[in-house]
Amino acid sequence: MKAKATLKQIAKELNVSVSTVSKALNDSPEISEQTKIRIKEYAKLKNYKPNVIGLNLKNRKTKTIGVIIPNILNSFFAKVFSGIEKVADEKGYNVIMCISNESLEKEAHTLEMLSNGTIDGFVLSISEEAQKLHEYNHFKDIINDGTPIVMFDRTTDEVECDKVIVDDFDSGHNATQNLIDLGCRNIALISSVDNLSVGKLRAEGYLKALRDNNIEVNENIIIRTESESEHDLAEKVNEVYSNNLVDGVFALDENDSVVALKVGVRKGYKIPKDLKIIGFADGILASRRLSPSLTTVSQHGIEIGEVAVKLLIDRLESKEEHKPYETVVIKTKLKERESTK
Amino acid sequence: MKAKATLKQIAKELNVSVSTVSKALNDSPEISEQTKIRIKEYAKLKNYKPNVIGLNLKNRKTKTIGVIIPNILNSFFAKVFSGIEKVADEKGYNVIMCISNESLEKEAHTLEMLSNGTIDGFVLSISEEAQKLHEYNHFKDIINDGTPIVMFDRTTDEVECDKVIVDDFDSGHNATQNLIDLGCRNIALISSVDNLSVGKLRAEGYLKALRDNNIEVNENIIIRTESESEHDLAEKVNEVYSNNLVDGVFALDENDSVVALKVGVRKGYKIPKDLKIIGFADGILASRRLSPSLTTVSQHGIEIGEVAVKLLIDRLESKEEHKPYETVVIKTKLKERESTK
DNA sequence: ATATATTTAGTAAGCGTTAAATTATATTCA
DNA sequence: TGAATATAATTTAACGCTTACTAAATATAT
Repeated sequence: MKAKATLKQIAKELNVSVSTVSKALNDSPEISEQTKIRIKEYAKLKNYKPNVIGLNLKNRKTKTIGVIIPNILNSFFAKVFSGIEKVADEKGYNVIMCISNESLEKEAHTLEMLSNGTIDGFVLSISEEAQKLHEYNHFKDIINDGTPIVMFDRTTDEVECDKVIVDDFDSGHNATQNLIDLGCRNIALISSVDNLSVGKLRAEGYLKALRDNNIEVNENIIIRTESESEHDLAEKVNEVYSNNLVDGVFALDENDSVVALKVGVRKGYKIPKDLKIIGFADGILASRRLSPSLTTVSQHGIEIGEVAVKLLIDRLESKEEHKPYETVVIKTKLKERESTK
Repeated sequence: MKAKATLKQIAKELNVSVSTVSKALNDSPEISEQTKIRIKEYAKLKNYKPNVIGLNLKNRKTKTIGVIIPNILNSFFAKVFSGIEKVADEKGYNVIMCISNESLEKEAHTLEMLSNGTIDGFVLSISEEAQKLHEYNHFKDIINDGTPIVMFDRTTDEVECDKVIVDDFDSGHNATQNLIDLGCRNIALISSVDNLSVGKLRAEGYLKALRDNNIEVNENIIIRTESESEHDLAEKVNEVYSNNLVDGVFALDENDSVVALKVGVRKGYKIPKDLKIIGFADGILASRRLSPSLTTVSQHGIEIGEVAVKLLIDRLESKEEHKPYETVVIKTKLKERESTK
């Protein structure tokens, strides 16, 4: 564990000044070829690498991006992250990732912790708790302090910043319309994400599609709840199936989709003949593996991450003082699989 | 986008010296209560937060840990990461996460990039390419430079450092023994991870169990290959099933397990009656969702992450100059589900 | 030979912070 | 009163690096 080489050290050992070493290593024309070579060789020998912190302090930026994600075990967020990481890396940025665990307190704390020079900006998706409590001041404070934020997926109108969203309303509408086109008339809605902005939008899309087609909304086949155990949800779904003639299901997240499908299978429905299912889901593998495989609304998580971090880096590297904020919409895609055809 | 408050600024505005402000905010006894209060109030007003980079430079450490993971879309690694993040956060450390994407070059580059003051130490799992080429010098260099590394899951004897591993050999042995105890005599091995240290160990455990029970090794029902398309693997598995009287399968990773099961179902085997399957798998949800659900060797990813980062932080905060390296073994657990009972 | 330009290296300031050493002021006590 | 002590604040140096400015030496032009 030898001490790392510094400019100072090298300078002393070669009997030149620190600035000479610095300039030589940076190929400044102010230094003669001869000395440059001598210094460079010595630096190489000593395995010198410039200390980034010294540089950061000097440059007043870190080339590091903070990412706050509600839950990395959710494959959607894992995908978004992989998109973020890829582009950040290409552009020479590091990524600090923190997990809010859906907690407002942890989210706010992380924001505080990192916004003190550690990172140049944030890419994040709002925690469930913050959305539930409509508490967004921690974001506003950070932005006011001069640290830019890009929000993705779970966003809010209350904070002005760059955003990358999915066309949740349209996706909900399309998925439902698709079921209607396939002949469904009694389409159940299963949502355990009704506390999230995205969940509400998807549900509205569903309702709109029904209205557009003059199908009466049947509250008995609509489950709108907050995240709960798989078991409890399965109970509710079972009731809906048992007490109604459901011929289609629109499920608003991966878990909901799986429950819709499993309960359907368990009750002996022929899928897709008796019951057609479309669900939001991102674990492509998981959806394909189910039997029958699940028709999904696929969200292009990787692209969302890529676009979000690009927005951030553009802003960080822009000269404009008051660059207007952008909201980019990434369209979803319906991946048809066995549960609808 | 107002400039962030600094000690200097506050000092000037209050007509005191920078160090007075610093000491006041740090509650030094050298400063009178009165001035402390005055300065603290003003700092609060200005929303002063100490710049971490200045601190880092001063302290020559960053309280940041670099994590390098081969692939975040793999749920095992996602779990390990969530364990790392949790403990790091509790202990006041940040986590920079990078993805090697199984590439040696990216792995080496990341190591280089971050080991220059950005992070205090690494937690990582070796990329597939590095393991294949037996190229571990980049790790040695970093460690020699004074930056500690903790390896988990995919490790190597060639690098001396702290390690957290799974008892892959024993797990393979146990799983196979379990199948034997259930009456299986023709147990296929399906491995598409034979290029990884962990894959080899699991396979050895399998072979040992056969030998222990005087079951002849049948090369015709052993597939040991490197990662390939799901489709190609399914072909091979199909052949094995078709040409042999296989009554048990031990699959060495999540994908292999799913293929083993799907092909079995497709061929009309009654599972577990005709064919029993045990597989390594970490997406608990995914395994439960399969039908029949899959008996798995579960690896406690979160615990692995927790232990690994604890080892690292212990080393970072230890006074000992030459703390001996540790290797912690985390035992796996057999989760019995429908595919074996 | 002198003035001027060019080349090469060094000095010093600054990024934001802490802390040891120092100075200035007030208080205590013989 | 004067010295010793306690208190409160400032000065200075340091962390590792870059860079504007300065200085010296050498080369070129007049």
